[in-house]
Amino acid sequence: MDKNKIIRIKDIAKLSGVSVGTVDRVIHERGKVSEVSKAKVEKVLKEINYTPNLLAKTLGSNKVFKIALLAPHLDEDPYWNLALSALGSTQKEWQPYHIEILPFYFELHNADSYHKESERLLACNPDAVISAPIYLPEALTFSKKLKVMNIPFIHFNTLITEADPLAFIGQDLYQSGRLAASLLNLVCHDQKGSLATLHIVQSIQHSIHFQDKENGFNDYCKALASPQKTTSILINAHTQELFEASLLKAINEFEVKGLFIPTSSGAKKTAEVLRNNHLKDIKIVGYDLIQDNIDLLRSGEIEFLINQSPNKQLYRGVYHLAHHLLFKNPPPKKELFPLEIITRENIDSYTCAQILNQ
Amino acid sequence: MDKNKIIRIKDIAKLSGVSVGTVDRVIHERGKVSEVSKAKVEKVLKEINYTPNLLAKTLGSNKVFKIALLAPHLDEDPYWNLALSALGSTQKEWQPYHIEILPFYFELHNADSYHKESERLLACNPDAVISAPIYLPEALTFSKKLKVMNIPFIHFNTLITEADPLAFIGQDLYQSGRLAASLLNLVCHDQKGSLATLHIVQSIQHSIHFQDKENGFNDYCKALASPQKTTSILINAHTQELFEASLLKAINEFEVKGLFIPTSSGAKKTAEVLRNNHLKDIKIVGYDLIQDNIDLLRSGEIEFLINQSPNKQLYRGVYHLAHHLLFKNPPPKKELFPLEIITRENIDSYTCAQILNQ
DNA sequence: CTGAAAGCGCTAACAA
DNA sequence: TTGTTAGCGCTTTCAG
Repeated sequence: MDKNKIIRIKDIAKLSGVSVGTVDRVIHERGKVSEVSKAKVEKVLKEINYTPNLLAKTLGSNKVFKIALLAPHLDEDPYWNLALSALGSTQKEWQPYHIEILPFYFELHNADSYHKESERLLACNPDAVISAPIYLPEALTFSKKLKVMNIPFIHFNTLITEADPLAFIGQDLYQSGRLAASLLNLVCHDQKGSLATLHIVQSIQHSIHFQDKENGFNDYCKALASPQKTTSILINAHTQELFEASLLKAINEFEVKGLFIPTSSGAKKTAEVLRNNHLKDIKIVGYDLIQDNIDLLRSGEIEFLINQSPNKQLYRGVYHLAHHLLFKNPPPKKELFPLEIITRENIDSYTCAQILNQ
Repeated sequence: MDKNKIIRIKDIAKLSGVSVGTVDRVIHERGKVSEVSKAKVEKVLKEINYTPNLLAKTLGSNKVFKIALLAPHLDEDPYWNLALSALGSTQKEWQPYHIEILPFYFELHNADSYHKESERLLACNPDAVISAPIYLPEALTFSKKLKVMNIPFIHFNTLITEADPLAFIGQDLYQSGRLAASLLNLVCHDQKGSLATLHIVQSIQHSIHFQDKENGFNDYCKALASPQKTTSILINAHTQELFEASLLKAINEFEVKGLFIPTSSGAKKTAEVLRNNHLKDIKIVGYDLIQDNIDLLRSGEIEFLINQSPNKQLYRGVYHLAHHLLFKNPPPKKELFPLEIITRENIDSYTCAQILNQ
């Protein structure tokens, strides 16, 4: 009657007339077991419903799993600073489960540094890896090595399908661009003029990333009942003065009424130019809840932000790897985050939630 | 040098010159300990950074924690259906940590049933409770009982400050109303007419809930540079015909150009009326990702939805209770969820994420 | 009030 | 090839 009782390895051993050691060997296919004992154990296993106790398992095998993280150094860029802001609490959260997170930081604009850190990472022979594969060829080599070494890895932020990670965590960038377009059209409704995607060139590696967004943006505008003209502004300037001059020129040339800025850090520079030139009718849609952007949203200089939650991406990646290591739970191949729309009226609800949800 | 070593109770015992039993007593304040031993242990604890091993803890105390859930029956209402959709995976997630979630369902429109289920719940003497306190007096009585029995409880969805739960999980409804107003103003920009809050009376219990939203809505409109006229429509009709008649009358009377519908299920009925009467210039902002609303958003009959993520609310509530039981980690007194804006262009990213994030 | 010791269910090393 | 046993870190008796 009392079938609710939890079945232990010991029970299986008794039922099949062998020792716990043998049962363990059969279940985990380790060591040598005679055909006959194996059959006995498997017969019992088939009849009952055995679920191993994971607490006992990780406690017993006194093993600490190492998850290595490869990401840009947080001092260089507010976006990556935000992304890694959750690292401390994530480490703390998993520590009780014998899971360690070891960060390796590379220089954001230095593919060589990426490669070097990935080598250092491998040297600590981790049980799993989570990385932001922002350098395509280097990331591919790295992925191949991980495959060979049979180390599971998850990518976040940047999608590289060829690398075939255990999972990808990020957003649908094309759709993100469409969303931006819809928002910009909403606030620039009946004025005439064009909507521009503004690329501020810092380094090349991001190009694909941003191209997807721009495609979505343009496609949306093109498909409107009354199509909205779009344009693309590319500025490669090293000083704010040069930037300002180039931007103003483009704005005049294309009669820009709204700007789509696909980088998180571009909005500030842009807003400054608009402010200095009293162009407050030009609307901005930007990305991410970095402090500068939050301030600009509050002051009304940015209309909308789209939140990529890079911190949550990391958090979820670790979550999936941890479950993979502890429970052998395979994560979904792709986890696409919601495209969060941030305005003056809901920004507070996001900044406060960010603290609370770790 | 090797200070990375994990500190065990045994180590603390050795350092403070007492036994593990005594250390355990001090840490958990159980049993009797002399002042002097207590001081010794506490001194050591202050110096080192002890984090108990959760695995060993739950394995050692062969205890299963019971978290009881009190919520409306899911068959009656799509909102509550959504709220409880994450229950299964949440149960599975916590099972390995010896935490059981026992649901108790009451009838949504029956305060008496709420009371009865709360009694049944207490009879199973749970270690913690999470509930949606939608009946004010009954919830207060229930809360008092829990306090007396020293059972920690968390409220979600509905805020009752007087009940003083361990935590409240939900949204800032006033701000939510403001957000709705800002969105509705965005899409109804220069047309003239009024913006109306539509209350479809089903039962009384929700009134406060919705009043907060309406206040936020009205305050926002009033404070605009060019104030927007608002009005409040209250309909108590039992058939769709009666509802249609009342709604049309109100729309004409107040020259309504936009409708704010604070209930999740009201949008469908309303959209139907607008569709039948070719009033497609009247915009709707509604609540929650229930299927009807998703369809209406996609078809363009709803402009925006605000997502309350009732399923995540439940998930987080369980998370906090579990951590409270396992680690004695006190949750934040209030966890206010982000006010998520849903449009045609980001709805897919939400519906797919919902599955993946449990 | 305190310490010693026997578990919790599993792993892994060691004999046999 | 097998069975036995000593841990993993914590809880919970049970003597003293």
